[in-house]
Amino acid sequence: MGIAERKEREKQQRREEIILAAEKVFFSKGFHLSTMDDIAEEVELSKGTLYLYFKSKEDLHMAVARTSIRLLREVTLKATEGGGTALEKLGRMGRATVEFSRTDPDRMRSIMTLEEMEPQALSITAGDVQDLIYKESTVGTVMQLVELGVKEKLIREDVPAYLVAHTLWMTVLSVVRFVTMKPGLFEALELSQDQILESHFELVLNGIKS
Amino acid sequence: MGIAERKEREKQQRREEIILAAEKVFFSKGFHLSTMDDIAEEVELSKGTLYLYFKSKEDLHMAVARTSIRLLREVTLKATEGGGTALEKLGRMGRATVEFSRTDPDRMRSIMTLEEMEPQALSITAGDVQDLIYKESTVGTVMQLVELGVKEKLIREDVPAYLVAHTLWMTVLSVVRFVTMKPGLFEALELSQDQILESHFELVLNGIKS
DNA sequence: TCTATTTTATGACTACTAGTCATTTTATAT
DNA sequence: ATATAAAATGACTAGTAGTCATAAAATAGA
Repeated sequence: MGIAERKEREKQQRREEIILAAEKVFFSKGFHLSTMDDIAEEVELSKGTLYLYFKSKEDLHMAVARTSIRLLREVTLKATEGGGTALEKLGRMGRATVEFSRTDPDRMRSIMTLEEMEPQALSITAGDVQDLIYKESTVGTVMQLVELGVKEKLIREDVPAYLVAHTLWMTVLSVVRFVTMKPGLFEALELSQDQILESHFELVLNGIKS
Repeated sequence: MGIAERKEREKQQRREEIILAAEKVFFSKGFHLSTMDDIAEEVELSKGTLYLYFKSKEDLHMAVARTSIRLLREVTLKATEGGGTALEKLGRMGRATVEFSRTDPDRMRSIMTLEEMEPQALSITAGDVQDLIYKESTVGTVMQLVELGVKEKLIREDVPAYLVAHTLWMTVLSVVRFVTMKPGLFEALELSQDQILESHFELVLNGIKS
């Protein structure tokens, strides 16, 4: 009835409020330096209340990161719209990922922080992982584009498409992770992030060409 | 004089004892689940003593990981000995890295854990980073092999060798990191680690071919 | 409107652990 | 044997995730 529905709506709204507050705190201080007290203060609730809605600090961060993953998926899907070969679309997806990181580094950092977390700290099932990777992430789209590229005779077919797709996804994710999480490394080694990214795309796309 | 030298030797020996004990604990429980009390118990010293030799838990782990990096460097350098083109040697380096991870996953995990650590938790300078990457790691060797490959006309020269080398290093490191740190991901996605690794090497080496 | 029950929220408390430091023990110098 | 320096100790502090007994607010029913 109406009251139960309203209460459920309010519960979801409260949950969203907590996620938004957490996002603010995590984005400004990073996951490790943020405390549940910080977040409680930001959302103006007691710390105990956070644990009514989330299992743990990691669980709350994961909710924040999933929002980020959804947004990243949106911009990379949008980048594949319009004309061009599968290879070109894959290139555009990669660059859209980089641009996403450049324009919203804190958001990308939240995705990478989730990526770095130990699975047992997250207490998620194999099914959860599959959903996250195949439905919320961009692997599925990469897979489709690789299959299309094989059909277009532009992408090599001697390596199974699903292996190519996963390898692509892992390497792009990783170089973006270096750029996002280790700017100091680039400074220390006197490397240009842009050049490394371009070099990476060039070599990886060249590597899958037929 | 003799006494001062003996005391210095004993100090270094004590330091090595602590590192070995830490290695045992970190390898069996992982960095995050290990406590300084665990390590103190293993080495049969008081916790306060650990802080006479190391700045922090992360500092101690770094000492453990540096030993691992040195061993990895040794086996990958050995893999480049003997005949073959620069490309073949690069391939052998990559496979030696994978084999190292397979035969001593805890050791590789210690390297990857260091890699994932936030630089400010480690309080190391840019010079330290340069030393670690260029003198203790394998980037230097990769750089030389890429330059040799360009001379052999087997590796493309339109992308500067140092960018190729760093890109190679980052991508190999990253796929090995997935394999080392996220076995659950492979299970969840029903992927073969070996196939992903072979696919990765195939595509990346193909990508740098002239 | 009042009372009982359910739901939501609270914040003091517990448990844990990195790191510290006043004190003790051991080694060295005189 | 005594004074001093070096090495070691482990109780303690500080911080924080997570808990839970209790309170407050909302709802149901008479």
